[in-house]
Amino acid sequence: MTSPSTTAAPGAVDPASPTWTIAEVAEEFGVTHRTVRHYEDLGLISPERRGTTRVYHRRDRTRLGLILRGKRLGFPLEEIRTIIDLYDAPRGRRSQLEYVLAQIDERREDLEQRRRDLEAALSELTEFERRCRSDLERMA
Amino acid sequence: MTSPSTTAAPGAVDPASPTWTIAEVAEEFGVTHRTVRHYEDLGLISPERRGTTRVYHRRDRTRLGLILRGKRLGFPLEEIRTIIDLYDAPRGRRSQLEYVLAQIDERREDLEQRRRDLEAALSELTEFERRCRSDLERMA
DNA sequence: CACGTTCTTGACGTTGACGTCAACGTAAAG
DNA sequence: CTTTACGTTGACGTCAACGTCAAGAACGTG
Repeated sequence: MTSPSTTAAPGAVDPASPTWTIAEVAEEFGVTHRTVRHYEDLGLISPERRGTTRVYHRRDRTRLGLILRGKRLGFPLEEIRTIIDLYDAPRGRRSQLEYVLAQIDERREDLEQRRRDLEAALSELTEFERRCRSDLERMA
Repeated sequence: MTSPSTTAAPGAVDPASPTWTIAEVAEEFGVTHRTVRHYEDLGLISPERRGTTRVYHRRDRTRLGLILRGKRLGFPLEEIRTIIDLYDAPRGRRSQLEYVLAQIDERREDLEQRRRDLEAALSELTEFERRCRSDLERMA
């Protein structure tokens, strides 16, 4: 159901690496094809074109996974784009590498703020549950 | 600057508990008064009215804090409302308490999924930084 | 080769979360 | 007593993130 397309056709470019159609990746990640196309419009993924048809490689699936995780974490798509582009950014020159390292630091700050918020929310929830359970006990 | 209004006027209802104006709470939480009013429109906060003017109590500030944390965690406002309402929900009857406990469990599931996503993102980022630093070393 | 399935590109609609006026009330200050 | 600062209610605008048609093109199958 989520197995790659049988791309053994004459026009196959690299038979070693599997490819997927838009319907397959959408199905697999639980989104609509419209969503996948929207991410492409925003430049978050750029599948190969065989003629006019989109052909998705492992790289695209990886990026789609990162996008959806970013969404679950509440990041806007524009920000997600800069984040995953970071992973593919050129790091040839020292200046580029240092820029990337600086970006990484910003990202970490943000993620750790979120973690603090998350921990706080979870511990408040746990404390609230404790109170509820003690209430329940007193009622029995 | 964020100190409560001096509500020692003749019309003071309870001089023991401090109150704030909309400008004060907005300032304090770093949002606009429009945002605060929007949250009221959606029923996330319901400040007292003295005449036509809104008067904010500690309870409202607490809720506003929860709202903004929920936003930082990427929850939609409607969902945030059900969450913070949960904390104020009546728990008099056993059935109500059990409902609340069930809701708590759903919440926890959600938050823990987010935590997993967050941990994954952070460890990938750390691994990526390690690779970058090793690249940098080889260039020196 | 007709046919249904899957793909494509627009283009407009919708929902959430506010921003941004306009037009007006009110209360302390000069 | 007018000014000025802050408050109020609409109502419309905007931006992100898609949903939802419409109208074709391409492709395997009977």
